[in-house]
Amino acid sequence: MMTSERSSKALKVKRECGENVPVLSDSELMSLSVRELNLHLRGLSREEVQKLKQRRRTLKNRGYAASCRVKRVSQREALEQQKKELQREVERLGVENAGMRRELEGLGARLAALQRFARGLESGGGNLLATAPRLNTASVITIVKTPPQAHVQREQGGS
Amino acid sequence: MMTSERSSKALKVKRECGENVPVLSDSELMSLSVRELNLHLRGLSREEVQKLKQRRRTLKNRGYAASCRVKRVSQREALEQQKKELQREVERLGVENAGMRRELEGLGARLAALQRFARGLESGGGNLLATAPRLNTASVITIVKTPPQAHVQREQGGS
DNA sequence: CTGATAAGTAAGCAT
DNA sequence: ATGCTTACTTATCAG
Repeated sequence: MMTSERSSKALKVKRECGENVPVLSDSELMSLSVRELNLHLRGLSREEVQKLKQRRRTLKNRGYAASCRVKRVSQREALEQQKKELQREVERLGVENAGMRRELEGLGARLAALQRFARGLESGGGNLLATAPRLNTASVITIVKTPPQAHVQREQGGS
Repeated sequence: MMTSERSSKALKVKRECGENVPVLSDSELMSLSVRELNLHLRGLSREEVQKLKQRRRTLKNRGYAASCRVKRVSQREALEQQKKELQREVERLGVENAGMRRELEGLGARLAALQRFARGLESGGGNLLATAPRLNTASVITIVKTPPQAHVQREQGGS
């Protein structure tokens, strides 16, 4: 609609002055520098110069508006991307966290058992060793010898 | 600028028909239902009816565009808010994680020491107890009795 | 028709 | 003058 309007006007301008160029009818008008533009402004009335400059401004504005919209969309997408990455990070940390919590519980239980054993050992006095039942000694050895529960898989995968 | 234009037109319409109402000059035009609008359309030329309806549509569109912009901003702010919350969550989990990692290292060291002790105990045979140096026994008791390292401060702040 | 949205236009701000 | 952003208008599209 506006395009056709502009085209007709371009034709009109063309007949007014017998120049070689099509009087910058199309939107290439917005891509020359001011100096280059002035070369095409020779022999035009004040009003028409103003009109041309205004059209140039309008064309440029059209481009600015478009970039603005593109930028807005890019920023929104970037935000969404960052959000997704953070969600993944939270998930990862949560899993790692749960694993370590489980490990801590396991180690805590083993240490508590040893603590119970040691308390018995301690209360028996210095030479309790002879009187301590052989069973307790065996059990603490069992607890202690339990492998360190596949000591985590974080960072480096040990041999 | 457009407001003044509309105002002048409203005056013109007013003089054309001697109705009681100010011919809906202002933007209250956009807030009546179609039925209510028709009551104000009595005795107007087809063209003026069309013009009024078009203005109504334009006014409504103005509102739609405004809501659209507001919505866009709200959504952007919501995204940013969610991002901030996720960042905080990541930070929190990271700290908790580091704490647990430290705890695990501490417990691991204590268990390793006990394991070393137990291995000596084991290699001595069944009645090693009499021959085991009193020093080892004391040291394992010390290790075992070390308090469980302020067993974390996560979730509930214990008394 | 109503509401929402993309694109274009103009005004305003900042450089 | 140039570029960006906002508000408004218009053209479309979906419901």
